[in-house]
This record gives sequence, C-alpha cells and structure tokens, in this order.
Amino acid sequence: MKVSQSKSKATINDVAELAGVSIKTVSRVVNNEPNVRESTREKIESAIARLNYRPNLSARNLASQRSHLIGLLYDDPATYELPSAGYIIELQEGVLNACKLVKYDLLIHPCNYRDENLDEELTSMIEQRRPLGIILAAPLSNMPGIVKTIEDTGTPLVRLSPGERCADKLTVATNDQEICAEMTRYLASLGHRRIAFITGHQGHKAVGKRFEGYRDGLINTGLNFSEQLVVEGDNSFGSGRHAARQLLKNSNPPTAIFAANDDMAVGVLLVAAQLGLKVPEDLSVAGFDDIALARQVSPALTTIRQPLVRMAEHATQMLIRENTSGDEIQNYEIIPGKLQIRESTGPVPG
Amino acid sequence: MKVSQSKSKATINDVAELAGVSIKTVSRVVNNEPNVRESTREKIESAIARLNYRPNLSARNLASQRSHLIGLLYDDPATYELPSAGYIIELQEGVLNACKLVKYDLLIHPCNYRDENLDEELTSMIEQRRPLGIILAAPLSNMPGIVKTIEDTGTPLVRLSPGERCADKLTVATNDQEICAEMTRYLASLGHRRIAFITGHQGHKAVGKRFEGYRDGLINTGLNFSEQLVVEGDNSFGSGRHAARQLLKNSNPPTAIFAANDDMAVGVLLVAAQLGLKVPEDLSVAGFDDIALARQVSPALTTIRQPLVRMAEHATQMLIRENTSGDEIQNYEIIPGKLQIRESTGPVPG
DNA sequence: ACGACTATTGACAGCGCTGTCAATTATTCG
DNA sequence: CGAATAATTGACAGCGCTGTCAATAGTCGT
Repeated sequence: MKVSQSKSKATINDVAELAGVSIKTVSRVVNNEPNVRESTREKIESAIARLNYRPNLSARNLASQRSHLIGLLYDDPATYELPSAGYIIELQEGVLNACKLVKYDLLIHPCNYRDENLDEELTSMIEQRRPLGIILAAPLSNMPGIVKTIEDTGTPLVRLSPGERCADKLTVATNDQEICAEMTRYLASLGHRRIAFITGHQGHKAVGKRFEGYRDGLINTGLNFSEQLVVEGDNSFGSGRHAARQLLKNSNPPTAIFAANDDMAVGVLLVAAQLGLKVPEDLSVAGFDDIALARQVSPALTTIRQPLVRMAEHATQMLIRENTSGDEIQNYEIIPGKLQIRESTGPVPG
Repeated sequence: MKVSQSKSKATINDVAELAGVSIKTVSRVVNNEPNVRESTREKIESAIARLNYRPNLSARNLASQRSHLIGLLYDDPATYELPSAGYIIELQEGVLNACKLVKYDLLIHPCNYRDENLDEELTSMIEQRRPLGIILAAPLSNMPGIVKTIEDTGTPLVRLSPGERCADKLTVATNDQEICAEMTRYLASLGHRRIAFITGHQGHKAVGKRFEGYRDGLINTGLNFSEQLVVEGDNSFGSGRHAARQLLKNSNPPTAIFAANDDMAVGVLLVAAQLGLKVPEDLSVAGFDDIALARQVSPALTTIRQPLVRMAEHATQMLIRENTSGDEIQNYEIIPGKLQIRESTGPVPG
C-alpha cells in the first residue's frame, strides 16, 4: 500500500519545482492572473494535474487576508415548528450556486432573534470567521438592531426582502406588492367579486406588502375593500385552516381566497375539502411562494413563484462583486415573482 | 470617527504585548492548555477582553494542520421537488449544535448522486477543505460508490441510517424496523385487522426496514400479511395520495393505513377527506418522521418521531472524538425513534 | 540550604500561500 | 539595430498562529 504517496499533499512548492518555475508563477496560474505566457501556463497546469495539487485554503486565506466565505443568516427554524425549511433550503441553494463558480464557501448561521446575546454572538462569529459578506434573510432583514450589529463590524451586507428600500444598503427583493395586485386582478377577471385575503406573519414586512398588493388589485378592478374579507394569519398551515373556517362560515362567504403564503393556502384547501366545497368549482384558492407542496396537492395550487434561489444567487454575486471589482454596483435589485396558474382557481360559481 | 481602532483586528501579538507574556502563552490560554499559572491566565484573559481579541481561524488551521470543519453531505434537494427540506434542516441543526460547543464549522455539500462527476467533485472538495470528518446522510449513506470515494480520501466518515450495519464503519441509525413493528402492534391493539402499508422510496434502504417492521408487527399480533394491503410509494405527497386512492377503492378496504413517511400519510389524509371518510372514525392513518406538518394538519397525524437532530449531533460528536481523544469509540449507535400518538388513529370502526 | 524535580514560560521555525517590487526577458518603434 | 516599453517571472517577506524544545522559575525533600 503506497497510500502515503497520495496522502502527503502536494504543495505549491512541489508544483513549482516540477514545472521548473517559481511558486509565485504557480500562484498566478492557480488564481487565473494575467501575464503568464501560454507555454508556462501549460507546463504548470500539467504539473498540477500530475501531482493532483489542490491549493490549501487556510494558507490562501491567511496570506490574502480574506476569507472567501459568504455568511448566510436566517431565523433559526428550530425555534419555531420548522416552518420554513423549504425557504432556507432554497436560499442555501442559491448562495451555493453562486459560490461554486468562484470557489467561495458558504457559512450558514441560523439565529434566534429573541436571544438577547444575539449581538455578541453575531459579532463574535463575524470577527472570527471574517466572511467577505453577509446575506441577511427575511424577517431578520427588517430588524434594525441586527442590521446595525452587522454593519458595525464593517462587513458588507445584503438584505433579502426587507420590506422597504433603503438607499445606502444593498438589497434584493421581489415585487410582492405588484405581483399580488396582479393575482387579485386575475381573480377578479375570473368574475370573482368577493375575494378574501389571509394576511401573513406580523414581523415580516415583505409579507405585509402582499396585503397592500391585494388592496391595490381590488382598487384597480373597481372592487370594494371589505374588512370582513380579511383575516389575520401567521404564515402557518394551522392559521390558514383557522382563517378559512372563519371566512367560510360567513353568511355571504367569499368565492375566492387569496392567502399570503402557500402553507396557509393549503390549509384553506383542507378546510374546503372538509366542508364539502369543491375547488375550484365552489371556491378558488391562491397562495404565494410556490412551495413543493403547492404542486403536489390536489387540486394543484395556483400561486406566485417567489424566486428565492435567484434572489440568493444575486445577493451572493453582489457581495462578490463588491469585493472584487471596485466598481459601483447597483445596490437594489428586484427579482420579479411570477403567477403560477394551476388548478385551484377558476371562474366564479354560478 | 475612530472606527479604525475597532477595525484593525488585535492579533495574538497585541495580546501578548499587553499582558507582558509571550505569544505562546497566550496561545495556551486561548486553547485551554494546561500548565499556565492562574495569575498569568487572568492577566491574559483580561488583555483578551480589553482588546476584544478573536483568534484568526485561518492562521490556526494552517499552523495546526487541521481544519476544524465537519462536512455534511446529503442528496441535493434541488434535483427533486424539494421533498426533504425539513430532513436536511434538522440534520444541519444537529451538526451545528455539536459544532458550536467545540468551535467547529459546518461545511454543507448537497450532491447529486446521478452526477457522473460526483467522485471527482467530492474528492476535490475533501482535499481542498480537508474536513476533519464527513457525515453522510441517507440515502447517500447506502451507496457503496460514494462511501468508497470518501473512504479513499482517508477522511473519517459517519454514515447516517445506511440501512445495514457494517463492523468497520462509523454509523448512526434509528430503530426503523422495531419502532414500525411497535406502531403496527399499536394499530392492531386498537382492533384493526386490515392494516395497510405504503412503502417508501426504493433507493432508501432504511426506509425499506420500515416495511419489514410492519410485517414483524403483523406477525407479532397474529395478523396475516396480505399483498393486497401493500402499495408502493416513493416518499412523495403525491404518491401517498395515489396509494390511498388505490387502497380505498378496494371492495374490502383497510381500516388503518400506515405510510412509510409523513408526506405520504398527509396525502392519505387528503384523499380521505375528499372521499368523505372521517379520520379516525372511519379510517386510522399513521406516518413516520414527525415533520412539522404532522402537527398542523387536522386531525393531527399519529407518527413516529425520527430523532434526526440527535442523530446528527451524535454523529458529529463521534467525529470530534475520533479526532481528539485517541480512544476507541463505539462505532455503531442506535438512537431510538418514538411513537407520537395523536388524533389520526383510533379504534376500529363498528 | 542545595540538588532534583516539576511547573511554567518563551524563542523560533515553520504551515502554504499571496503581495510587493525588483529583475529579467520579449516586443516595438524610430 | 538600439533604446524604450511592455510582458513575464522570481525573491522575499510576511499573514497569525501552533509545535518543538530549550530556558527559567518554583517546589520539595533531606
């Protein structure tokens, strides 16, 4: 067993020696720096291949004084009932996609905003790992205390869906309000006059925009807004069920229910089934997010696709660009959502 | 603005100077090494606090020649329809918990086992980041090719729920088979004689054990096993719906349905509602995993709690111990699941 | 009080890489 | 063709920490 051979890692020195150049030139090739003659590049690349050389990231980080890490902060799902696992997984996927291209690493950090030591915890994590930048997911992104703590460390920060724009902060969001207006107009175009809305979790400002979009949509189509048709939810499946029961026991119930997220919309679907209401014949239901479940329920849920993966990708690219090119970058980006019309919505009954 | 002061990070040298000792002694204190006089330790600790010193991890890793990283590999949810986001989030939570205590970092790596470059991708990632150890989640943990690729790098490996034991490999699992037998006995104890089972995804050996447990349970209670009562599923909500329809259209339908995971069980619940069957009065339904949704549906789902967080914690601790203490460690650990009796199961009708 | 310990501390050489800047070529142009 | 310019390469000094091993300071027993 000559494992030892493959075990003892080749270093940049070995490559330099084999290729007959200085380590600095090897470094140039490895980092795709310009000003290396094509012939030397080839020599070095073949030496790298032959030795199966992989640069040591710790050494690189230490020498270059930067970490090649992107931090992703989100509300710790463990403190809830794991509500938003899909949300987090999609964010991670987006960041990972963007990182892969440039060989950065992802550092994930679930955190509990109710924890009073959070400031210290974050500062400590940032100062120790020194990520190149941080992506702050909603709803943390609209908590001024957290934003400030991170900004105080001097680390570049991108906020995801913070609910409001801010000129001097990097932000990526989706067009919650506009797209919800569009969904509402779509429902109205099917003939619905009584369109109900189930609002989302309070702490989540971007989700609040969805409600505003709903109202915009009503206004656009000349429908009246009625408090009777709005019930408060908290983004959970259970609250969707509760809200649906409340809306449907009404003497003059809505013919369409638009929920601020899919979990609640699926709750509505369940209640409808229990009450013997056919969807979409008797009731139209729409959600927001396009979670996996939305495609699996029956009837499949009409919803709005929130482009989380692309938002996270974009946020990551913002950070990378901020670190590499010195150019001014666009600091506010809207990645639009998209209506996904499926089976749960249809013409108004009768 | 004297930001600069807080910006320029204190190094071990600054601490040593302020405390009037050598950097080596500071290093000892930071790493909790023995043989430091109490009085000097205090001096150094106060200097650390005053300068707000945080050790630089890259430097530490480089000098000590080890990475302090734990790698977590799992099947990339992006390639499916994001089925198992909750599963992954719980695994991450467990690893993170264990890492926090010892200041290790988590490196996540979703991977697609259908990708033919996976070997190269994994080898490259391992050689580059050099994690102290790797945790391989099911179903990857029962794919010999992947296991071998990782073992070939010489990195310690813990397999999660690989479906079978193997003497020379570190493994953490739950008692799928036994606990499913228990669930089956529980259903039988409610008077059910026709208990159906919906099997899980093929590639997932541990999930296969659940089916065996179901059969064991039937045998234990003297019930006959009937192929009529077994339908194949693939772990998805949709396949649960499909299986339920198949089972319930039967002329002599089951009075209880036990699904190999919760997603499918929730599918059963939906179909029951659509067919006008009351749960648990007309039909009992049980699942496996205890996902968040299980507690939110109505009736709340009776299921088996798979202790994923604790499994991941334990796996991480195994790796850490393997790296620090040289002692032989127990290389196979079963963390038992637990029945969660809720509202979806009840006495047999009539 | 003195040698033989043991406990505590420090000097120094890297770990493997990048940044700086100087040295060495190639290339261009009058 | 030579000087000027540009392209390519390399020498070397760290980055901030840990490991090794030698130096120093305490402690104990007699």
